[in-house]
Amino acid sequence: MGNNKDAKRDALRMRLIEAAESEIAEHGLQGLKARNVTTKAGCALGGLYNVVTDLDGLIILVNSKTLARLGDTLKEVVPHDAAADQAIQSLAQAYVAFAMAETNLWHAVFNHRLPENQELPQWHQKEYMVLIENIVKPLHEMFPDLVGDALALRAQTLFAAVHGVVQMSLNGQFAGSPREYLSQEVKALVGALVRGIEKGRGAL
Amino acid sequence: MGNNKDAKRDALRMRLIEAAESEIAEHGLQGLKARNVTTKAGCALGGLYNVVTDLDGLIILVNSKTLARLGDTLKEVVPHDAAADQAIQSLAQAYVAFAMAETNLWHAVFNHRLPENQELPQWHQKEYMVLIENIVKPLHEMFPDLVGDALALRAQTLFAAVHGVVQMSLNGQFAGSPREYLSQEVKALVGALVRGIEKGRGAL
DNA sequence: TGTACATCAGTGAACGCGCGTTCACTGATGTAC
DNA sequence: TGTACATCAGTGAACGCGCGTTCACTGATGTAC
Repeated sequence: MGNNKDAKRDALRMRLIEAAESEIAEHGLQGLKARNVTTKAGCALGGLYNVVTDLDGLIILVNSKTLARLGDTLKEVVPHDAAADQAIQSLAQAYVAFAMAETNLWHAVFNHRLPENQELPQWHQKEYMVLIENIVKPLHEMFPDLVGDALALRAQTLFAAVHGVVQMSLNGQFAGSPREYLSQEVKALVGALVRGIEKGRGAL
Repeated sequence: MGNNKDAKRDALRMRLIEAAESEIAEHGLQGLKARNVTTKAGCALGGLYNVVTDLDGLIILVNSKTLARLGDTLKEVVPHDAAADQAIQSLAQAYVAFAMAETNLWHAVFNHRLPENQELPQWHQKEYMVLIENIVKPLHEMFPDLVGDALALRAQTLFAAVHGVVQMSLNGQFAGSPREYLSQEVKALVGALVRGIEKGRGAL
């Protein structure tokens, strides 16, 4: 029985996610309104709450999809036989490309905040690891002494540095490169970092 | 005549700025409410609008103060005879220290957004240059071929990288170092960068 | 196959709230004579 | 020094709006017999 109903439920949830995705892509996270998503998904305003806890819950589902896509992109981009420094450069450039192509969705991943004293669900927190995962191996190759938590931490830092440059630029802030230079600047940044890491083996 | 009145106006504006500053410092940018600031400053709700255009206008004044303080800090921190790489390290560490000590105010400087299609006033935009100014000279020393716009751009990128690491950490996000490690991570990052820049002279 | 009944997805008007901003009013401050 | 008048800072109740969320209702879908 209810199976048919469940299927409809799932179908509606899917449509809502897609609608939210396209609303965010077009108007940014702030531009996402319950009325617009539901209209776009073809259900009544209240329908949203039958299928998803919250508007926040819906955003989390969209961010989850975005992270998955980004994760796939990053996984594919580095050739199996790539040198470590090349791998890191490729990852950084792929990240830049993704952020530039999907600025609003990418932005939502980092700027969605739950109301005070609510936490992101565990399953979703874990999804953010795709940002780091692919860096760990090449970083370790370049820096064999670095292992375990320290390695993970350094990978985070490397990511955060690149992310910072991208964010400043795409926000169009003071201290942000004009978009046209972003890729080149990230390349220079990562290049210097990689050379510095090699030079500093064991030191640091 | 009105001189006396002007003085009172200025005094009130001052009290409002200070009240806003302390509200933001305590409750974050989102926690700043017109009613609370005015109460704290000892005037009526409407009084705010006699003295300042907007709540946004008030925030800009607070950010202006914060940037000035940060600018002073950065200017003082680097000894006149410091080597270029040491200068950059000092600047980065001072930035980390400032952001950690005044997280909410620092955060406001980067996360305040005006309503769609309004721009920050020119005089205030310029104030953001303190973030970059001090980096330019040592960076040029390390990298003499780099001049003019390209130099400024690279300085921005360097800043943005450090800023990214700090922001991730202080936001307490995935991919953010725990606060205790922030200083050390920035040091490692900048260290690698600086070595990489030296090694790469002329290349890049 | 048909009828009565139960369930529950789907609906959208109405609620509620937070909050920035306005505005008609008042009273203190200053000016004119 | 005193009186009448003008100005305008200061006030806070009320306005207005955006918007997420609820909830009483309905009608389609499925079950029982």
